[in-house]
Amino acid sequence: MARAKNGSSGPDLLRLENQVCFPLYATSRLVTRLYQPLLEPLGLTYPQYIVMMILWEDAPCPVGRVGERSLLNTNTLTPLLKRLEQMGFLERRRSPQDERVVEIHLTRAGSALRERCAAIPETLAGSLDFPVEKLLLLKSILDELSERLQEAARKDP
Amino acid sequence: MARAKNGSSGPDLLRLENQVCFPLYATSRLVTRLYQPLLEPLGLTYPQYIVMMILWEDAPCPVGRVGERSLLNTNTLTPLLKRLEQMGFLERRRSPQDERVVEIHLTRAGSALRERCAAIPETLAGSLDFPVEKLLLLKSILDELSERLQEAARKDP
DNA sequence: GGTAAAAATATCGTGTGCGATAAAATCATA
DNA sequence: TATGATTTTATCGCACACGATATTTTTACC
Repeated sequence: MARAKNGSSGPDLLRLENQVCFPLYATSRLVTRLYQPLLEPLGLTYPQYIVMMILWEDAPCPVGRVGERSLLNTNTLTPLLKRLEQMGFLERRRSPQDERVVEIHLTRAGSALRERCAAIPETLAGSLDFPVEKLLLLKSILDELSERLQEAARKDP
Repeated sequence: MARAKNGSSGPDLLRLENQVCFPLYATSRLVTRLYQPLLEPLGLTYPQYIVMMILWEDAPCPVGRVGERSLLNTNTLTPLLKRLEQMGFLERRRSPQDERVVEIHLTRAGSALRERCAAIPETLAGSLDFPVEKLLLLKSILDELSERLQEAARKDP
């Protein structure tokens, strides 16, 4: 076990190899890279793909709801949604009931894109070749941790 | 269990709740947000903090080595290192042996920053309030997955 | 020794991420 | 029914991320 340079006993928590957060950050980026060759032919980035998945479940729905589900703020989401609109996958329309909210509606092309993405999860899982039970365990821990982090964020600010 | 809209049996893998990659992506960003209030007083972003941790272990070392350890490409790393140089934490010097390589040297301020970061891991762990054994399990799965993803990336291109 | 390939950084363009702030519509309530 | 607070979205500025490409230096090898 690597020891501290800092005089205290115990492992040196500032070493990369003793951190949880770094592999989390690194793995997330590696996974995004893995998606890239599958999404690029469809003209999508990974965050755009996330948003489309939300819309396939929920559309039409307001921007705020997309933000809650994706955990993306409006300053990221608004330009991202405008790009998806430019590409013809969705339309942004002010709600007549409440002029503040912008409802996101899928176009025919946006709905149709779902079928073109249908094989992505299994293709990825196949090319990854990683035990499914470990992925499920990973997911369950991440879901808990994510929940805990969102609680913490709700309290703090 | 949520079923597919797409005609096939089994869970709908395009639903956010059935994905591993989304919680990975989301949790990574939530963690970065958690660091922000601790790093901002030091003038660091989270990726800069990662790079400083690498340098505290390895400096002086070439840019390429920082890239290998952080899994960041030069197009991200060069501007990031220039910012850290502007802040006075490091110096970028061409190696006399090989003029192609740029060696990163910590300044006194850069080394001293280590002490100002010493408490961050434990402060974070404290404010997170998440079982340590789950974090260790998470780390071990992420390390394996990360290794697997890097192998896949080495083969493919 | 000359030249093509390889290695190490840098640059460019596009698309996130996010803190801070602004703008517009709605709500609360005095 | 004003008017101040709240809600919802948009804008701005800066810092990543990364594919593609360029530049410089070294190496290979004929």
